Amino acid sequence: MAKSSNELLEALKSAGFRMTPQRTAICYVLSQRFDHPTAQSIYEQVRAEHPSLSLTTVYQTLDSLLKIGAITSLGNAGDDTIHFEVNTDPHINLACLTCHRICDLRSEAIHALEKEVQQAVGSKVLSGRVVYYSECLEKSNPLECTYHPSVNQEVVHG
Amino acid sequence: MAKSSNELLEALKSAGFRMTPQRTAICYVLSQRFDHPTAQSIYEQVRAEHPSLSLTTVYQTLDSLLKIGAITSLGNAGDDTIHFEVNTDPHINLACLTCHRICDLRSEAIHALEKEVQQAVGSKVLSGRVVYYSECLEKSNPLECTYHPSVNQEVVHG
DNA sequence: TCCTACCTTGTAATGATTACAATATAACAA
DNA sequence: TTGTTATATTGTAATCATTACAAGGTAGGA
Repeated sequence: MAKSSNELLEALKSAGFRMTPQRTAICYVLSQRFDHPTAQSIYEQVRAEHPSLSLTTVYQTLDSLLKIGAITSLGNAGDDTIHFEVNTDPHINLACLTCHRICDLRSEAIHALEKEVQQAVGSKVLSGRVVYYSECLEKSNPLECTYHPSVNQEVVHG
Repeated sequence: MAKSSNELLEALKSAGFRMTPQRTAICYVLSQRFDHPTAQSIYEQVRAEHPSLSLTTVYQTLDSLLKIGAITSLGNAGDDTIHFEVNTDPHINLACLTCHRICDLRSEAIHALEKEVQQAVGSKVLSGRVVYYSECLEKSNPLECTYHPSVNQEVVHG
């Protein structure tokens, strides 16, 4: 379940960050995307509405959201760009090394796993990433690159 | 449990890679390190014995080991460099965003989690990374940066 | 010993991310 | 509303890990 635009904005606001049109737009785009976007892809999408937007602002806003834990970073997916995760509910991520898309896999075990982490580290856990790498069914054709039906296919577009 | 130098070399050999002094040295260093080294740190260590070693060779060898699954990549630990994992037994990694060291946490739940991944993706899982980010006990002093005693402290030097 | 495909090396290129300085503006108070 | 100030945004320039490339070297089989 991704966060709403308002949840992201409220998180920034209550952490002392100012409301700006750029941040509002970035949070809106984040909330509407069910994939695992990169800074560049956010930039391009927001720029369609806010032509003056700077890429630096996107990086800075994502960094702020990261710092307050509103989003997390999944690292790269075989490409060399950082993918972000808006859905911070515990789950497994499956990254395809061919098409560089990441999709979500619901997991029972992850709750026990996070409990283990909490017990070992205490309250200081800032964020986590659980990513497994593989190849989708169709190596040759990224457009058909997809996982087994048990995987949450709605989010296979990042 | 880290791999022995021979295990790494044999893995390369049986995958069709040639034995070279450089690869032997790199595998040896990898097997002796219980932290989560970066390409640069491997380079510096091997270079002490093999002054002609090139950084490119280190990257190339690590890439070969990655491709055959003998090691895995954990991504970065708050710094901007990739950390590698020689111990491919399923476990949780804890990365400190202050001192950039990663240590291992034994986990029961991870076995169930990997089973979930296998069921969803089939045999095509290439590698995984389970990393949680936090701060060690002593933020201000990296030398004392350490986790709760339940965490495997032997490997806290990467 | 010879051959050839594969390796290593050094250097140059790449490209995502960050640093920086000048300008603009959100938020608060009067 | 207006003024003030700390914070945000922008554009450009710098950073730096990683990769590409080409020339020379070598492992391993014939």
